[in-house]
Amino acid sequence: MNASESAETAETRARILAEAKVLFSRHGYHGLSMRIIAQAAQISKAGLYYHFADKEELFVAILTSYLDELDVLIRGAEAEGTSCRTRINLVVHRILAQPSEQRAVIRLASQEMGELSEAAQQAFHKIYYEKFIGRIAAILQQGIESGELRPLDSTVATWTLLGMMYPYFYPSSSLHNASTSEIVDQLVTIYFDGVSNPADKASATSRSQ
Amino acid sequence: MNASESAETAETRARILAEAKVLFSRHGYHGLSMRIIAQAAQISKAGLYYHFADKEELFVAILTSYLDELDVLIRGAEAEGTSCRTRINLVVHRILAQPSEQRAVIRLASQEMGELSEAAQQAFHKIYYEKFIGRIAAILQQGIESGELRPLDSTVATWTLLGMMYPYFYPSSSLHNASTSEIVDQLVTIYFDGVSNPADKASATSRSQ
DNA sequence: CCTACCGATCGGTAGG
DNA sequence: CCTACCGATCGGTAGG
Repeated sequence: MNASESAETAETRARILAEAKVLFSRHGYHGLSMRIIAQAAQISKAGLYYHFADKEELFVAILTSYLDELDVLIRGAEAEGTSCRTRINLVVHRILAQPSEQRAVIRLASQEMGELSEAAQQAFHKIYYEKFIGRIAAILQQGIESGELRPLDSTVATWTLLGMMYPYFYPSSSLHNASTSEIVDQLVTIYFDGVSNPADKASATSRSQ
Repeated sequence: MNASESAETAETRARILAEAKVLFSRHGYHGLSMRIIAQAAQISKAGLYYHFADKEELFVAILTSYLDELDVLIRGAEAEGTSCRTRINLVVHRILAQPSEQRAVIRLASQEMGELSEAAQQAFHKIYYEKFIGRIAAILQQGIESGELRPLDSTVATWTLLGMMYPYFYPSSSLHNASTSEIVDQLVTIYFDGVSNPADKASATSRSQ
C-alpha cells in the first residue's frame, strides 16, 4: 500500500510540474500565483506546499527537469552527428520539434533567473551552463578548431545561435505553427551560410564598409 | 506660472519614465510594483497616478516612446545606407551602441506584451510592426528582390536577425560589457556570411544532409 | 508515528 | 501632487 501511495504522490507532483510549466511560460514568475497553479493542478494551495517548499523551489524544479531533457537531447545529437554542422543541425531541429510548452522553458530560464534568490541563481546558473550553454559552445569550439568554422569567438557564436532560436521559444507566436522542418532548415542555413547571395558582388563590396 | 508648472510636470513625468524603464527591464511587468517606482522617482504612489492613469498606461508609454526612437534610428540608416547589408549593418550597430537600459525595452516589449489588456495589446502590436519589425522586414525584402540576398522568407529572415540581437537586450549580461563594435561586426558577418569556413569542404557536404 | 492533503487564516502588499 | 485609506489578493503556514 505504501507503493501505491507513493505512486499517487509522484503522479500529483508530475501534474503540478506540467501545469505550472505551461502557466509560468505564459505569465512569467511574478505573473503567476500559487493559487492559480493549485487550481490548474486540481489541488489545494496547501497541497502545493506539501510537494514544494515554496514558489521558487517549484519554479527551479521545472527548469532543472527540462535541462535534464536537453542533456539527453544534446548527447544524442553529439553521438549521431559527425561534423559540427550536423550536430548543431540535429540539436536545433530536435529542440524546435518539441511542443512549444517544452522549449519555452529555455526563454523562461534566461528571462526569470534574475528574480530568484542569490543561492538558487548560482546553483541554477551552474547546471544551465554545464548541461546546455557549455555543451553548445563546446560543439562550436570543436568546429572552430577543426577549421570547419571560421576562427571566431565561440561565446559570440553560441549566443548568436541561441538568439536565432529565441523567437520560437515564445508560447503563442504565429511563428510556432510555422516552425516546420523547412523553416528550421532556413534558420540553420542562415547560421552556417548566411543570407547573402554568393553570386552577388554587391554584398562583398558593402561588406568592407 | 502655468509655464513653469508645466515644465516641472514634464520633468517629473520624464523622471518617472526613466526610472520605471530601468526597473521594468530588470524585473518585468508583474515583478515591479507602483510603490517601488514611486520611491525611485521620489514621488508618492498617488503622485504616480496623477501622471499615469494606471500601471499599464505607464508601461505602454515607455514602450511607445522607445519605438519613436527606433523609428528615427531606422530612417537614418535607410537614408545613409545604400545596400541592404549596409543598412542592416547600421541599424544593428546603432541599436547595440545604445545604453543597455535603452535597448532592453525591445525585449521588454516582446516579453510582456501578453500581460497587457486586449486593447493595449492590439494598439501596441500595430505600432510595433509599423515602426520596427515591418521596417526591418522591408529592408530585407528589398535585398531579396534585388538579388542581394538569397530568396528566403522575409519573416524568417527578420526574426532570425532580431533573435541574434536578443542576447544583448538583457540588462545585466556579461555580454554587454563586451558588446563592442567588433562583436557587432562578428554578429552581422555571421548573419550575412554564416559561420562556415568557405575553404572547408565538410560544411558543404553536411549541408545536404 | 506516517502520507497526503484540507479549510481557514497569517502578516504584508497589490493596484487604485 | 499628498495622506489616508479600500477591496482583493499575494506567498506561505497554522492545527487537525
